[in-house]
Amino acid sequence: MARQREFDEDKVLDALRDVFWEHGYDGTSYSTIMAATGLQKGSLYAAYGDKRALYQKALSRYDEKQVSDAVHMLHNDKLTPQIRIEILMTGPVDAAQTKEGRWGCLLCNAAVDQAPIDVETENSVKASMDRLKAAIIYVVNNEVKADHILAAYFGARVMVKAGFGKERMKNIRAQILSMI
Amino acid sequence: MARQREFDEDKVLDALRDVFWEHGYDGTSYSTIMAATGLQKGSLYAAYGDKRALYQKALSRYDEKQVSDAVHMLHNDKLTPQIRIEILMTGPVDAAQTKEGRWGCLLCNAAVDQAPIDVETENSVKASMDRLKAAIIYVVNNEVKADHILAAYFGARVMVKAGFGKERMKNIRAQILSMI
DNA sequence: AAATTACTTTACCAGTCAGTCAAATATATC
DNA sequence: GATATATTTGACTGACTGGTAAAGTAATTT
Repeated sequence: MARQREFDEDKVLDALRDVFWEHGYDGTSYSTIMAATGLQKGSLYAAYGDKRALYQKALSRYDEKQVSDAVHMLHNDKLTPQIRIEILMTGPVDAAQTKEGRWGCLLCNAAVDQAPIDVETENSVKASMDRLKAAIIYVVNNEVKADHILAAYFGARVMVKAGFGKERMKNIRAQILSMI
Repeated sequence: MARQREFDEDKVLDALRDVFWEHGYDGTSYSTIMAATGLQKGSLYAAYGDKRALYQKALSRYDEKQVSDAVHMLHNDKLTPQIRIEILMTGPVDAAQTKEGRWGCLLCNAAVDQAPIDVETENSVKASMDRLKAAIIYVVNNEVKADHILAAYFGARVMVKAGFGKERMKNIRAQILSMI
């Protein structure tokens, strides 16, 4: 062992996730990444690799935090199935009212802008989406319904990015709830 | 009048739409655009303006063709409401089986990658999405349901981009049809 | 045919991109 | 304190970015 790292790994990973979440892969340059993480290019390369690798780290971080949070909530048997799906679908409603909500869902963003041209991204995104799906199946006990809820959820996230307001998201939530 | 244009305006607009549809705004460079349209940079600037303007032309073209086609189909009273929604939701099913299907829906793509940072894109996307919504309301006669169908449709398109296959899209379609 | 007009081509610009590398710095061990 | 090891820094590279503008070309008008 010699000189030790000066940066906080957790904060750097959060910053990486946030910056790709907000700006997408192509929209994020090294100058943006350096500003967000506080690290210089060389340090980023030494610690994690090239830009693709940084993006993968961001996707992993999102899976470990955001996706896991949702999965845990869906497994909370103290809540009724109705309530759990309501909480899930309230995500887009709340997102329509905040600046960060406009970032959308990193899974959707990655699916749209990188999955078709990068197999690793495709695999990461599909794996996270399937974790969500499995958790929804745990709640509604029906695979067809689960795929459908997932689609409505992602669609809502896209519509928030498009700029639609919370009333529209409430409509989507209401219809989903009337169905389970 | 003097020298006349050598290129076919319709073909150029189709090429513009396709190239932004497939690669997104950031993923499309002038070299790509030049190859796709067969025009040189100077001609593109003279005819349409800067890259943002080209993107707007692509969005307009998509609205005039793809969105209009869907709207007309939804207004076809010779078909039952069920059948019309089925045709709409079969779009993603078919898309999951072709290379171009992986391009997704240009409205979703634009919503995700440009709407949050470009007001003109936001306005175009919202307008097209609302045209679709109005047509769906015409079919199902219910605004809440229309928002929900729209969301499921966009979500399905995103899931196709993520790489999921037609069976998953059939699930989404089935659930929507069981609901109207 | 000459002059005018508009479109097309191409060389060019400054800025930014992702990525590299050697020098500088700081810690741990001997 | 000296040496070895690891991290950090920032200048640098070559390729590519969007955008411009002058030169070249073709068609219409007079």
